[in-house]
Amino acid sequence: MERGAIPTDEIAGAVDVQATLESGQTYLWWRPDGTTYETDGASGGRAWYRTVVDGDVVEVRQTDAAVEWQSTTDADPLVRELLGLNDDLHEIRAAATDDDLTTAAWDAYDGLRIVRDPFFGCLVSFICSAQMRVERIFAMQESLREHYGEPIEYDGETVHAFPEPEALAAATEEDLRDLKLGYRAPYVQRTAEMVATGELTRQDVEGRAYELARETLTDFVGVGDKVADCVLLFSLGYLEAVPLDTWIRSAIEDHYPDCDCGNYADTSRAIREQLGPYAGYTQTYLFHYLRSGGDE
DNA sequence: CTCCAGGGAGCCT
DNA sequence: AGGCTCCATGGA
Repeated sequence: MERGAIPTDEIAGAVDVQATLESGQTYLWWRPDGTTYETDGASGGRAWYRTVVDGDVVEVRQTDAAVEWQSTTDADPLVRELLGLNDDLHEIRAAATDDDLTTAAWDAYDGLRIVRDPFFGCLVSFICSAQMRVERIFAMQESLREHYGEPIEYDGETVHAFPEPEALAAATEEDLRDLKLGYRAPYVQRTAEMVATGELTRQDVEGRAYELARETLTDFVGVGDKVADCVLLFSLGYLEAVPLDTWIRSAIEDHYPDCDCGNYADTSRAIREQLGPYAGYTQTYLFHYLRSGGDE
């Protein structure tokens, strides 16, 4: 076990680990103490969070002056990458719109950062997110890990990684329906198969211009424009991507009505122009703020 | 009981 | 391209 701490004064802007990992942008981290996000209890935002990346267990928690980590490897650069600690939040916020709603959302969760989830886990978890509540999306990923993820011995317990593409490709639709994935079961199986066989992979997406990258991602089964935007934003670092979900569509209707152009592509362009070059950052603040009841 | 949740596929025009 | 309809599951 290796440990370390990333001092907050090395990071450009504020850091809020809890807001980052509990805002519904990633479903690949969980609390090893078993407490759920809704029944926060005594953690006070200082709970440990755990994930597995490339076979290494990584845990983080926030303290007064640092982001602490412990891991099976030297995870310092990895933690900075996964939690978006390399993003200059001063610059990003300065580039955002400053209307009342956006300002309120940024003030409420200053320090929330865009994560960089591993590609396959991000892809699968957002395929699962279709017409599903945030709490249940977490439960579905946990179930996938427990049934199809590689076990890793860590600190006297067995931790399961997110399943490899090959493992989910080898599952049947019926197997995945048994895990309560519902109609998403064949989508997950087929997309896993596409990644496992090399029919379509992240290499076909990253590096491409934003709109072409989004279009390419929709070739995966169960991936439309919205899920594609989630993968671009929460895994591949396209900070301009704005997933047009029910919450942001409602915000557009109420606060940016001129941006509603009917179809996805045109509305996307309009809201990206409205929210600025890091539109995805502001989108994620708005999503978390609105979903937490901040606009009431 | 009905309604809805970080939508997408298939089919129709 | 745009507009249906159906799709599983579980909590309110």
